[in-house]
Amino acid sequence: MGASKTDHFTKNQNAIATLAKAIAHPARIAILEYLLKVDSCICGDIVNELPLAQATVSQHLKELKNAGLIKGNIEGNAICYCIDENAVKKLQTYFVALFTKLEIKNSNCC
Amino acid sequence: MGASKTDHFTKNQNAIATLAKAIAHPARIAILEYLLKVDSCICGDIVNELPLAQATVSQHLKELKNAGLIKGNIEGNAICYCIDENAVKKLQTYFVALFTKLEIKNSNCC
DNA sequence: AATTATTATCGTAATATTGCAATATTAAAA
DNA sequence: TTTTAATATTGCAATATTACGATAATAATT
Repeated sequence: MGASKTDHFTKNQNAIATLAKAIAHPARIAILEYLLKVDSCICGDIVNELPLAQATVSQHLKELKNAGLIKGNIEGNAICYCIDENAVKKLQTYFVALFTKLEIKNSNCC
Repeated sequence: MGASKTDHFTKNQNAIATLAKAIAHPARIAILEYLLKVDSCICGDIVNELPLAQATVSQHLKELKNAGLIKGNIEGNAICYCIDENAVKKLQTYFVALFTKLEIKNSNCC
């Protein structure tokens, strides 16, 4: 047992959940915010910014990349990570839709 | 070790991550959507709607309640769950802020 | 008071996540 | 080609999540 039964839910429900999971860690939020703060897309010094070991940061970057939120380009002997705007728009679409639904309903109970 | 080092990140980063985590499971998305679909706030039949055992659903409801996204009122010998609009607004605020930041930046790289 | 219906909690097993040290990979620089 | 720098992967330990059966708690009904 354990492990979520993704096949019992809709594609949309799984998609939102997966995207939410990708940003469900402060380190990954910090990475996204850092990529925004620095004006151009910055390479490896993400590691220096975070209070985590290089291996751990690399893992978080991988998860963000898997979720499609960031992309990495090889640039010299470093890798340039930056936010993937199209993917972020998709993320936004899901959430805005959810929020809209949440707002429409004026609680007539509780 | 393991377990996330929440104390090394900002309150805001942890807050977003925690809220994201609350909706980072398809069952919890399904619960929120169901609470929206039914017109008034409906009690226990959430269990019947989901492909999960009663104990499991109860756990997910607890997590949503802990995150403040839903609230439960005792109503007869059942409990009436419904979406907590104020909390949802807070959630929305965090995410909209994040999305806005993400949009402002026009990728001049990668 | 005993029964019934509804929800919560406990105990436990399976799996996933987090984190880091050590090591591998990759490509520029010497 | 060896060295150096940057990033990824592996292996492992600690912790968290997910799920469910069994049981407890709660409150209406009989």
